[in-house]
Amino acid sequence: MLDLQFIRENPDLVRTAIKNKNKEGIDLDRLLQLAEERKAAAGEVSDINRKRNEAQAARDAEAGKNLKEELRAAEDKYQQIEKELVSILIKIPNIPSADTPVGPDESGNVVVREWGEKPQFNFEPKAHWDIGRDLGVIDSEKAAEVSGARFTYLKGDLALMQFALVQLAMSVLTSREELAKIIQEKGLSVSDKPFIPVLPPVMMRSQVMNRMARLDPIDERYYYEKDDLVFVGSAEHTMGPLHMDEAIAEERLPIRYIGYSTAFRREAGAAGKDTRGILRQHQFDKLEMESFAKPEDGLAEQELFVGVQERLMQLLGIPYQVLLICTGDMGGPDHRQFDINSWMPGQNTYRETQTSDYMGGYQARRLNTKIKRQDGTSEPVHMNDATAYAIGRTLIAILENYQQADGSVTIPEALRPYLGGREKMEKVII
RNA sequence: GGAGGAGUGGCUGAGUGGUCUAAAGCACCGGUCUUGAAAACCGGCGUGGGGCAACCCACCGUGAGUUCGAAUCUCACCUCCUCCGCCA
Repeated sequence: MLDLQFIRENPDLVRTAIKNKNKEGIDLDRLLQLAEERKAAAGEVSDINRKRNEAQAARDAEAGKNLKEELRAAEDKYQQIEKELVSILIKIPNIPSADTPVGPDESGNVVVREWGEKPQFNFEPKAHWDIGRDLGVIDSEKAAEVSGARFTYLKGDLALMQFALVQLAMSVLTSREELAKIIQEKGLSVSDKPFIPVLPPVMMRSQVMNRMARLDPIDERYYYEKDDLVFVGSAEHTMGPLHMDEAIAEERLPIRYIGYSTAFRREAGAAGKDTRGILRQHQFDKLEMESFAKPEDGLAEQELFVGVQERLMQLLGIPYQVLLICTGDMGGPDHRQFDINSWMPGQNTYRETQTSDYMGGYQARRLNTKIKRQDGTSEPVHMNDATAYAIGRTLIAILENYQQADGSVTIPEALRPYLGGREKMEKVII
């Protein structure tokens, strides 16, 4: 949610953001009108309350009764205005950053960096679903019988590799030295404060998900109505509210978390898309970074996040591109968004493996997470979230980039210590 | 799942229908005193909305209700604690 005062002072900026983010249909003029009406209605309520307090002090029962009716009517009117106002306000997207390219859809995204050499094969590289089936490490058929489409059993070394990725990522993110190296390479001036590892809940109240601006579209969420609980689509959803209704002292920032959790997505709008393999699953595991920073540090904090993402892919030797996402393709709550697309030779294309969202104060405003400044003032904290490893997609990149002519897969060096020092994945024999 | 208890400012905690405009203490900030600090004393010290301002309004877990009047009474919900049951 944007600050209403900001919207009133910068209607043109907001109008442009709505247009460039393809969110037409939001009635900004109505919102501005409602803001005025709400102010008037609030004044009315406050006026009646004052008279009512006077009547009570005088023990004037008659006047009190009348004022009670008046108050009820005035409050109803206020509530009605408030309800409509909020319904429009929460639809208004965040303002894109100055360096965000304007574009209609993903065609407007800009490749800002590329890293790595695409592997050369003297054979036709296979897609991960074939490699995984042949090695016995991906079982989609039995999973389909047991759970349905978009579910998978991961077995053997692929299952072990998941834990290897978790450990590798944790070892980088919890190390002040590793972060300092990234900061230095990128020439950033941000804190080298390590990330705090978190295992968050995977179910949450729908109300809190709503405050994260992530409940809609509800069709994308698994929702357990009986208990009013939503299954998270990312650890971001439960880590973002870690400080809701708190005012964090300025000197404690930044606060950084690295969360590991399963993510659940209905993929409602993706029927028939990426149905083979494990790219688009109803359930997958993911390491997610989340941080709370001072507004003046927010953009640099995001650059650190992207730097961490790059380091994590470099450690695996996976070629990637860093994309700056354009207005038409970025998320509504984002101020700036980067994606990392990794090379997947089996599909002869780059696919999204990581994303980095800088929200500014957009989420924090509704979560009521504030900074308490040393001078006593307060303002919404600035929030960043970004993928560390989306495990499934990272496993795809490893399988496809490290495949060999004989059908085996080499284990990336950085992961070998976590897989018994082995150089090659073993075939699963049942 | 069952029974009982409790939610009040940053913290502790008083308040069971009307000067509550929420006591008191701690913490914090400013001042006096001091070479400096501590102690002592004096003053300040929540959030949001409106107003140029004096000031006004709202907020005692959340929401509804009773009453001229609710922190206080009623109902629902949420959270925490204790006990019982079940359980990795």
